[in-house]
Amino acid sequence: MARAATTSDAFNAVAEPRRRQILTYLAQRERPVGDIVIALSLDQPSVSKHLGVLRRVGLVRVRCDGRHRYYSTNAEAIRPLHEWTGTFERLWSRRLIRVKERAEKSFQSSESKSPNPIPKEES
Amino acid sequence: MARAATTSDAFNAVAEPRRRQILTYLAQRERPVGDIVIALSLDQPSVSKHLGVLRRVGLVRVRCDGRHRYYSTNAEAIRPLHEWTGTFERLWSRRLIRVKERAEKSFQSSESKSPNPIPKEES
DNA sequence: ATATTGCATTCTTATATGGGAATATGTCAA
DNA sequence: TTGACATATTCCCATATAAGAATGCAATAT
Repeated sequence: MARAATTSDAFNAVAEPRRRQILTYLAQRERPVGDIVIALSLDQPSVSKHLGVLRRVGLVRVRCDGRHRYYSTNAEAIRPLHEWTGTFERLWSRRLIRVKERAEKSFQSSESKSPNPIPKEES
Repeated sequence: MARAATTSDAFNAVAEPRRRQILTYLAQRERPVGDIVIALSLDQPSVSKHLGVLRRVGLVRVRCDGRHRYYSTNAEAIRPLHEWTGTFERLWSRRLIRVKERAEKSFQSSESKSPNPIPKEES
């Protein structure tokens, strides 16, 4: 099997730097494609294609008005990523605390040492 | 140009579902490769390759002991993703508030309407 | 010394890009 | 109608997988 499509989910769509820039830009307010082209110095077909990917995974919304198409970031779609990454938060925030803990205690709680099969998803 | 390498950064590395599962699994405690193979029902070469990607972008750490290699998640490397996604937090948390705001006020502040070039990075 | 165990690496292949160029589509203006 | 303007779509292509199979290799057990 090859790599999953960029349109398979938000994680894949957001892996592309340009698309992240676009999302950030469109977070301020909705913008027509032309503005993105100028603001990010990309050529129009590229922007349209990136927007296509973002749209398919629901990361952006479109509002048509005449020959203009106003895109805007749909933050809700980014939320799952924030939450998944957030599950590791305690690990990085505890780092400093651990140093202190080890200085005090020094016993090993022998938790389950078996490779207990993980649930279904990584969430 | 083709798609960026999965090893180019944490965003790309994490785009693969299996790698996310591995990170979640290794967040509990360090584990030898064999445990991951069993826990996630993947074949060993696959796991090794995924670990290779995760290692290159610093998402996991390795500790060698005899013929075993204990891998563990390095949460610090996930932090940037959490922070980037976090920049959109106000957008999704304000949704409910906006409904209320609109009900009260109903004026349009005409902010900058030009495609002001974006800084350098999307962070 | 040899077999076994625990992992990593190599090879192959079907598949999906992302950028550039060219073109198609749709809307508004004269 | 004709033309300009805003976007989308299609082609081509160099590149990078991810999974499966086979193999390499170091450490340990016998």
